Amino acid sequence: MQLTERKLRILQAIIRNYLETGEPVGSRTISKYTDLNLSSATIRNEMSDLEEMGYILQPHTSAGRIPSDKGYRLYVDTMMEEKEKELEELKEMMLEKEDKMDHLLKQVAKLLAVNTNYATMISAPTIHTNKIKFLQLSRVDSNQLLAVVVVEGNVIKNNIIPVSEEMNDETLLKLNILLNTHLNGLALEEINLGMISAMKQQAGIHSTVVGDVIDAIAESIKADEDLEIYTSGANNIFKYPELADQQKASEIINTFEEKQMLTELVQDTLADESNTGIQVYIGNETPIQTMKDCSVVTATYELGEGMRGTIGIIGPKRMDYDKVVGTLKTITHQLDELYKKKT
Amino acid sequence: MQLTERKLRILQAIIRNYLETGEPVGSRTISKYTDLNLSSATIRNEMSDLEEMGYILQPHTSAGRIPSDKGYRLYVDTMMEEKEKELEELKEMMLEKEDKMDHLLKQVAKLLAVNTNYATMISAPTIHTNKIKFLQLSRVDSNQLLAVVVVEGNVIKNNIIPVSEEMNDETLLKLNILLNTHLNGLALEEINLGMISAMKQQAGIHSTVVGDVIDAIAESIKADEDLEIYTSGANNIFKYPELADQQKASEIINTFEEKQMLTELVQDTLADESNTGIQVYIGNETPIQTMKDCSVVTATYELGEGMRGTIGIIGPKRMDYDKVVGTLKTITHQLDELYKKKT
DNA sequence: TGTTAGCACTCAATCAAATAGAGTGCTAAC
DNA sequence: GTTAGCACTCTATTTGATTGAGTGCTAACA
Repeated sequence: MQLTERKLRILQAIIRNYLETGEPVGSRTISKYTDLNLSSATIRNEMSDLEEMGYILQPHTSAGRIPSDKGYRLYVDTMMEEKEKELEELKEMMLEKEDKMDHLLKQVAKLLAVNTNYATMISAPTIHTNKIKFLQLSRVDSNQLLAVVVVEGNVIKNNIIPVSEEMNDETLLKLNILLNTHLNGLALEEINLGMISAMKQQAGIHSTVVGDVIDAIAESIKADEDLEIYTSGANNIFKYPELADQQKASEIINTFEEKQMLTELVQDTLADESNTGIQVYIGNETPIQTMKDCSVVTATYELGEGMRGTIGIIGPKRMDYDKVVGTLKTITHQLDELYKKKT
Repeated sequence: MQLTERKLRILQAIIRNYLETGEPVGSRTISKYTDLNLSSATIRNEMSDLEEMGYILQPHTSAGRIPSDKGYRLYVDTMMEEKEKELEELKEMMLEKEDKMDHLLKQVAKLLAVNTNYATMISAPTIHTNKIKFLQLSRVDSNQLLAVVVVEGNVIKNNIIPVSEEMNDETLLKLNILLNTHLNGLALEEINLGMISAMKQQAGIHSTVVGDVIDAIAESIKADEDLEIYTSGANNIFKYPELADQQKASEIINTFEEKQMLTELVQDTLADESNTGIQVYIGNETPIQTMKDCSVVTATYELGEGMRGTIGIIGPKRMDYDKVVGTLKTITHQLDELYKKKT
């Protein structure tokens, strides 16, 4: 069957209306609300076609129609006009730059949640090029060393290493020089066993310490490979009756709290290198099972030097896609600006 | 009116039963379930008295009775026998010691949540004696210094300081010695203006840097004075119908997510220096408004060197107080052990 | 004087039937 | 191709009746 211009407009009208009300929408409503000037009967015929084609469906006989996942998909792909929404407030807040990354991310999540009335999440950027920029051992007390590693992007890791042997200032200095000359500018993957044994040899009697230190460094760089995720506005789901029943709400809230499951979403988004920046998962398209009654919109942001993270907005299927996409674009853009300003 | 032994036993029976079922309990039930051998009529008389005295109340005429806040309070204060609950699993899990504090705390929160079926929270220990143990400046690149501060309890803070002037290795070394000799062993409050100006004078042309560095140190120590709170099991509230209606659930979930409000609870608990370790807030006794339909049990844990934090369990008023208190005691004890083992 | 049996009464919860209303599909007319 | 009209379907809402748990009170009992 042909998807005529008129059918498209009717479908559009149905979706728009359903987004607003959350109620199944009937032929009469469409006939009155649109400027198509068609009677409800005609609309009914068209709707019947649209249903046959799979774009809309009836929750039960003698109810109005609601968009199917396929319908939403069409809407998102073809009909969406990006709203020029006023996000000034948002920009301003972001510009009073918090220099602590996690604070910033928390704020972004919250801002988005308040602004959109959906639940939101944001993953901390994963550092792909984990290049060591600076490295230092210091003695905290007689049996503890402190290893500080700065990797590209000025991310600082530290680790306390227990040592058994006494070390004087001179040896420490030598060790520092040794480590820095060998490891500076390298990523974790580039440090191989050959280098390690070479360093151990040069360290002489302190080779055990070198081994411990390298282990500690490896551990501290790796440590938060399990990426941090910040969420906000989980309780927004209560605003949408179709998600707010106990069973579903409990599951969704749990997913948000556990965060673990959200990583799938992050992975999925980041994996798609080719993406234009914004991805929309409708209903069952989402990689997270518990969110099959939701829609999820994700965006990738980049902070230069290969640091990429994900922002996600989770809401009902009847999500205001226009607004969400617009907001996400603004946010990712802002993050970009912020990074530029900082460097 | 006298609160006779018999009345007490009836009250106890009512509360016990209500804790189990969550339903208002009637005279007949009490008459059958207890070994008091009293008819329902007698029980009714006694219940009538108990109601007059404020220990129980009726949701509506011709419903059974439920405990009032005052009733719960009496129960908690006098009648509770601590259950020797098997917490072996819990002990074991805690003993595979995560050495990262935040991971540990997250785990404890989760463990508690799963174990008790209530919502839980735990605040990171606040460091009261913020004594500087070790301090070091290093040059990351030509216009950035890295300041690392280790305070007592091996808590490490770092901060990147932009500097305008070129500094060679020697100056840096001098500065490090200067700072360490002056500031070592001091708490933030003990650093006064006199010392700062003395240091600046000794630093000569680098006095600006000293100023910047001290500011950075002050900032990094203070930074997370706004204490970190980890929560878990918020969705457990759905298990208790009396909390699970949309309005309440939404509020509670929000409180958990915002965390900000939970600090009140933490403050309140920590403030009471004299407390025996465990505090029970029933209904309106809680400092958090949104939790007025809940009960909150908090415990203070100590990690030596003046580091104290709070653990809280939030559930319905008909909480299994015995179990919760028992569990909390075990946990705080375990944390104590953990600390000892670590040092 | 304390305890109990019995009865009238109250009230929430449950169920079934009636009703309203939104919406569809079909047919015949335009 | 479009529309008006009507019969039909199904859900949601309302209403009224019923049930049952529970109370309070009174009179009888030990």
